[in-house]
Amino acid sequence: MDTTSAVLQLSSLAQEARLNIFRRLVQAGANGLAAGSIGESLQIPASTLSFHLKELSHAGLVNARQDGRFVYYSANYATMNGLLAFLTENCCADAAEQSCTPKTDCC
Amino acid sequence: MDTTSAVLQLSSLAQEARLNIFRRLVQAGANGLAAGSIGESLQIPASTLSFHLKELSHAGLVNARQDGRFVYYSANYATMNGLLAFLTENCCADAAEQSCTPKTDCC
DNA sequence: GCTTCATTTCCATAACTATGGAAATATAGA
DNA sequence: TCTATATTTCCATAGTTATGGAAATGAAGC
Repeated sequence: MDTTSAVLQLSSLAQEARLNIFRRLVQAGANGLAAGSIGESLQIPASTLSFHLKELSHAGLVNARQDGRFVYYSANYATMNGLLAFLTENCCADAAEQSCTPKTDCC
Repeated sequence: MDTTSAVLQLSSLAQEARLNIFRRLVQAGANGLAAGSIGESLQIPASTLSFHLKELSHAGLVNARQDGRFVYYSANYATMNGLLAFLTENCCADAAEQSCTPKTDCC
């Protein structure tokens, strides 16, 4: 992963509304949630929500799937794992002997 | 960790210059680097660098230590690990059965 | 084709963030 | 104290991001 992608993905998550949306989608699992249902549960107006979903989608952190009149959004675990791997390497590389132990196992 | 801290830490890293600074400090290890030496190696003007270091420091991702006329900055591994743990939980919680396996072991 | 409902785009506005030169501050040594 | 060097603060400017209402688009059923 290049730093440009990492920055894009980090910026996507570095915003309260978007981080909440992403967490909600992770909870929801592979089927995801319709846009309207995200907006309802997080109390975000449709146009604002659409803006944030586009950001997340552009960063590759969520996938969109149209189903009739609904658009289902779901978390893209591969991208998230790629980001975690990047951060882990940037945290730990050349610093193995430092106090650099994870608080939890990854997954 | 609360989402407010996570957002603050993510925002700090979600910027090309700051991500590079942080990577540089991780490479440098526990002794860290003087501000001027970071600026020189990354070609960042002093005032801009100072601004970014303050952001990272405010998020708790770097520590500052004054030594004579120099200020040594170093990566705060504990904060970074906390962030990784938060993201890992938010990536994997309630989704154990999804295709959510890390690309590498954490550290 | 008309209606209904879901979502996105458009747009103006407000708020925040990044940049870097110049001046200020701080420290060490002569 | 004077000087040199390191870093930060101040400040103006430019650029980016977030917000949400109104209008537009799209999809399904009658």
